[in-house]
Amino acid sequence: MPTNLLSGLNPRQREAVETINGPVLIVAGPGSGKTRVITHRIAYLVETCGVSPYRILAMTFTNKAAREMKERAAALTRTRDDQLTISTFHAFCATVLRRDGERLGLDKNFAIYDQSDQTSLMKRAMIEVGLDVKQFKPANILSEISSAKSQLVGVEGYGLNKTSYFEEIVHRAYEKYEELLAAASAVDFDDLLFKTYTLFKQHPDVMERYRERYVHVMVDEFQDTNVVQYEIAKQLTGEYRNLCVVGDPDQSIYSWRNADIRNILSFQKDFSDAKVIALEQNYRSTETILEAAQGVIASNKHRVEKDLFTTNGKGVPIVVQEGYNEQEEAQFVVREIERLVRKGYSRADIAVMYRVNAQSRALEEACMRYGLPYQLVGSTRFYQRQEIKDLVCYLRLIVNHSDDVSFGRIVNVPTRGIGQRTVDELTRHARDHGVSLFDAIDGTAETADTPRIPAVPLPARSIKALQDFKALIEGLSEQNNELNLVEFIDEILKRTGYKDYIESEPERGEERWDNIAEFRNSARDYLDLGPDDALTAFLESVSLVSDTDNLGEKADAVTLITLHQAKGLEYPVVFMVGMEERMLPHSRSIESHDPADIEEERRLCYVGVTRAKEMLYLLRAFRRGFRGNSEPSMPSRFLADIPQELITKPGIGAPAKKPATRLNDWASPFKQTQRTGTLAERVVKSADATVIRRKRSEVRPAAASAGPTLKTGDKVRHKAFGEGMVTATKPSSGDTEVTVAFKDGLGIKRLLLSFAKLEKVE
DNA sequence: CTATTGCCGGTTTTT
DNA sequence: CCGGCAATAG
Repeated sequence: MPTNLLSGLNPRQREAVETINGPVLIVAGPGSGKTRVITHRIAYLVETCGVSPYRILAMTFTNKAAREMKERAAALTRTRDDQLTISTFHAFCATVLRRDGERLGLDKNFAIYDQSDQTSLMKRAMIEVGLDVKQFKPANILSEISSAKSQLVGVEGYGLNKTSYFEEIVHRAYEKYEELLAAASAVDFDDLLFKTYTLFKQHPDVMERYRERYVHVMVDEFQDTNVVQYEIAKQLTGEYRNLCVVGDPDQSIYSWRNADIRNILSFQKDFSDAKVIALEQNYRSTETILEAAQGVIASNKHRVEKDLFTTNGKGVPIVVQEGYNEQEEAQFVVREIERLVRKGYSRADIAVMYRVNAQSRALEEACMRYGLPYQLVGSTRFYQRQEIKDLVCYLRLIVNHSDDVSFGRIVNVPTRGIGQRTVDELTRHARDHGVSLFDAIDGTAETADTPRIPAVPLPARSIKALQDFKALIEGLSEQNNELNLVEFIDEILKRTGYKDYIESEPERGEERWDNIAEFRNSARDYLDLGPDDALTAFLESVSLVSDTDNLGEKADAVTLITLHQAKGLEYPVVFMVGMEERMLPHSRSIESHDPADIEEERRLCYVGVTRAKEMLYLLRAFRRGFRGNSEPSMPSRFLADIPQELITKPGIGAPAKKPATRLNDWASPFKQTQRTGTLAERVVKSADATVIRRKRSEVRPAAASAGPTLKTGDKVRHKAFGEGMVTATKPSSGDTEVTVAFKDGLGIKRLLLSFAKLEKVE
């Protein structure tokens, strides 16, 4: 409750919470309690200053961050969390556009196109303006357009400033792309922002409404905002000038997604009276880890110096280990994890991070081999899965018949005799008559507002197939009002034949059906709303939700995750693999010869290092496999920036040649990792997770009982068995169980420390 | 129209 | 080496 809102905060944090009037820039180092500050600031505004929660707006980048912030802020106040507006930029803008987008001529039921939708549309745009899809990759053109939109450059503006042939090409594609988007009543992600900006700019009365409502505006992860986002924040801030931005320039790793660190400079220029508050006390990591992180980041030229400190104590040294190749690297990681788990760590405490998704492969293989349960984060995103995407497209087309991209995707899924030829002809016909694909199908013509058009010049059987499809979608549209969302999804699955289509699939049918079941299940959250609203809200959440948002924290499994995705997370134990030149920093950023690119790689490394709370392992392979062949690699330059005294000598844990820790080979009681078809995605079924997480403080330090203090790697002598090496220690009911690999083929014995009289050998 | 083979291309991806 | 998609055969 509201008491003591300031009591648990350090002086800087307190200042950040109490400074509620005027512009504020909070530079928040990693683990400095940033979320705590924001949530307390919100609570302070509500409880102490009497600001209505209705007047507070906080913008984040991920839904997960928004959700957490909302929950925590609401918990600190008497506020119901739905009174606060805490949302992602994109979700907020989508809401604005649903409500007021009509002023820009935007249909209420506009679809939101993701990357793959955009690519389909761009291909079509390029074909229509006669551009060779081979010569200019749609993805490149799209990224150029995205960059333009992110910097408030619309088609017209882009057309005025062309200075190269490529820009000329892009401009042509851009124009057609915009035209097709409008025709489909669709917007892309960048449009959500750009159109909101434009709406506010062109319709000050609309902007004024939002301005009046939101007296206090906060922006999280400010270092990752792009220009439009910053501009929108400013638009909303208005006269009150109560804009509080929080970020860490050293953690800016999304410049390639048009994030613009210059926003921080702009902020200081635009609000020269801004109060700047630095949060430098780190509550997350050991001193060792924090120093290593500072060592890494210090070499960046362009940065705001921070003096991070912690009172967490030195902790254990950082382990730097080299494997011969990525298999050995992965093997080391997995064995070391097993050792840590035996010492009392929970698998959920451990994450393995890498630069590129391809690196997860060797790790997954090692995990499977050793029976180590793992959770791979987002290599194939849930909503990108074919079956989910198909279903979403059905829903989108039902809501918005103009949505040509959705139409194109599902018109023949399951196959209903509408092939490429037919679709091409229909497309041409639609374009010639200026209507959507859906409306170009002549026939039932229920669409009052579109003039009847001549029949598509196609064989009767093709026309019949198209008309049947159209009737199917129209029939479903009518049923939307009669059924609740879940029933409606079932109806779609049934009537479109999608259910049978999936079930008849021999290989992945079952898994795909499970995905659909999960999707259907998530629709249950929207049952309270009326059919129309439910569907719109559901589709919106589907478009704007990412995988990491639902990252399971409960699973008793090790997390495999990219460095980018790891931002904002923390783990007691972190392994960073691939600490090599050309991996981190990535070859692309080396070859670009742009120092800024290397600086971003360095920040990425810094992000990885600062995820670790207690232990950090940095791994590299001497040779790394690359597209079939393996090449020698050099240690990452970032390794050299970590002070030597923070690093242990290599060789900790189980040396690769020793068979002692092979106990679990193929024989794990956990059957939790399962291979699921060709997609590189494993699902952790954690139902049988029997390992109860113990309070770590009770367990560690591990060797606490009678007898000598032993740790892995120690040599010992036993009266009967002779000499051997400790491969594992594990606390067991007031004693310590030591696993020792004895020499001379005597094998591996597990001994209780208090019983077996083991002598430590130097 | 659908199924199969061959070829190109392969960082990161908060929304 | 592996996956996605485009040309080509069935």
